[in-house]
Amino acid sequence: MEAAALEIPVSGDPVKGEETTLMKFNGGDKGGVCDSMKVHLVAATERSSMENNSIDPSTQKNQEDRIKSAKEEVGEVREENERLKQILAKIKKDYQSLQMQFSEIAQHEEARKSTDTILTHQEEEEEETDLISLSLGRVSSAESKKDDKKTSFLSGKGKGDEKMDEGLALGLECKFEPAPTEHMMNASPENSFEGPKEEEPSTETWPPSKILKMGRSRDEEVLEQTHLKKARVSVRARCDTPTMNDGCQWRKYGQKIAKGNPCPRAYYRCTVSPSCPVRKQVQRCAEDTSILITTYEGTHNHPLPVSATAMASTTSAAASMLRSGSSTSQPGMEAFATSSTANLHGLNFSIPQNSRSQQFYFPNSSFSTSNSHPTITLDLTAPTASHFNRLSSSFPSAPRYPATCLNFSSSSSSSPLDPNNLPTSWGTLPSYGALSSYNKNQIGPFNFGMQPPSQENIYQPYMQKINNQAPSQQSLTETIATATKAIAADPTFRSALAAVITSFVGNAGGAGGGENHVKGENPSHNLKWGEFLSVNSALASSHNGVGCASSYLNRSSSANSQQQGNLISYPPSFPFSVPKSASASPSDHKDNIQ
DNA sequence: CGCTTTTGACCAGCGC
DNA sequence: GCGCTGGTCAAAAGCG
Repeated sequence: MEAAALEIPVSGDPVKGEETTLMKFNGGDKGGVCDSMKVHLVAATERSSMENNSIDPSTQKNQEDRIKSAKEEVGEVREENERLKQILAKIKKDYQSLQMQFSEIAQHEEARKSTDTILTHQEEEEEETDLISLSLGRVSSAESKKDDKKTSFLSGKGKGDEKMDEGLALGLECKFEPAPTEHMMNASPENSFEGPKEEEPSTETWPPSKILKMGRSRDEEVLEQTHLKKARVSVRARCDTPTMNDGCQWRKYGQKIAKGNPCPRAYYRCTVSPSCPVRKQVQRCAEDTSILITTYEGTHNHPLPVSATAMASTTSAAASMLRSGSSTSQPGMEAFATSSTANLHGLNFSIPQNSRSQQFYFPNSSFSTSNSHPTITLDLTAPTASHFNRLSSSFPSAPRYPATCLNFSSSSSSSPLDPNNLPTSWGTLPSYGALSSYNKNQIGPFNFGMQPPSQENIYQPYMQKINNQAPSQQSLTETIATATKAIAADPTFRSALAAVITSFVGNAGGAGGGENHVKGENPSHNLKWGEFLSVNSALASSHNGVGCASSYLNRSSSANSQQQGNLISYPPSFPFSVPKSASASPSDHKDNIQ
């Protein structure tokens, strides 16, 4: 939570002794304090030395005394800074625990509210209740027909029917829900992908003005249209190819030169289903053309190939979160200030929602809403000091739609959890063929680890089927092991993570504390996305089955190593590896938006 | 021939 | 009201 920013007065000027330096401490930014102190001390020293030079030799002794006293003061300041640092750490810790308590209280409060409000219609539930639910649906197994240019789900009722039973898709609906597990298990509108089932993503259909014209009151309509326009998920990734391959089929329908970016913006719509409202925009970053910015909007209303479920789930979840929180309309960072958050040392993930925003921190990311188009940005580019700055300046729509950023990349080259070093740039994968199997096997790294355990039975046969294709179970095992170590080694992180999971899955009002847009300085905290999911998994056992994701992942990580590879094989299973056949994105080979 | 891409035109929203 | 901009449409062109 940004509100955690603390201002600590530090009387530190050894010479003048009257200035007060305000150190701004952002919750998770451990380095910030140190840096501020360093700057402060250096400045003080410099001032005193400058003073030295201007002093007449005759008063040298006097000078030395002053220097000595100044040095003493510096030492004192240093000690004081140390003390302050400790105090801050303690405050932060207390804050996080308080946050967790608050989240629990909020959760109970919400539970009570929801029981008072009887919503019989599922659509009403989706639109008006605060819940986080997971939508898990089956999908045709595109990989079984991977050589077909068109996957079979379009003809679902026909020849594709039997395949539909094998596939699965994650349509991840994120709403806030007082009673988490029950809803997650059965209340998903996408549980069956029997065609365009539109009540679920009603707030995400696109274009809203054309689709939302029935059965609602005018006010509702306006409200929803407002919501509809807003939900966007932007993915930044280094990518040499014209588009990232996310497993879906897209058709380009327009291209524009957007202001502030010489690179044209390409508009794609999903062609898997003619009625699918999902669209995406693809544009190169103006400052770094190797970075591809893909913005998704809407929710697929059809079964998806497995390779596409990850991103679909992500966009759906993000859109839902935005939808549920869009009424806050808190621009930029203000959203953080009022959001309940959990801090995972850097990356936050918030779900602003009406008056009660929720935020979830993952390593190096953030999330916010804007007045018109709240955007979640998944930043998968290599880490730099301020991806926020980079983002806001490079993304043409940033001024209008302040984007937020989920930076899942840490060190792009040295993560033990990323042996192949794949995730930060799918598009630059050297060999599509070598990775083609990956996108068949993934549920996907973007599902935020929220697969409901109740769906596991549904997935099991499919998982077993695709087990044989799991490419890197070893790395997954390592991932889990490392993540588990990280948790065990850091109670703070553990509690924060617990808060996240509780919040996200159990819908609590968020937990943890401290806003943080700077990459975690503690290596053990600076987990990559895959690590986080693994952490999720590992944590589940110690968190009393906090959420379905936890138990689900936990289970997958226990007995069957093959299943692991399928369920949570993050780094190698990034959904954007380009399938050599299925032209999931036809434009991959042709269109070049540059 | 069918599908996709290209590209200019059109429309809507927003700010001045 | 006007201009700017983002987003979409649809005819034409391209491609396999």
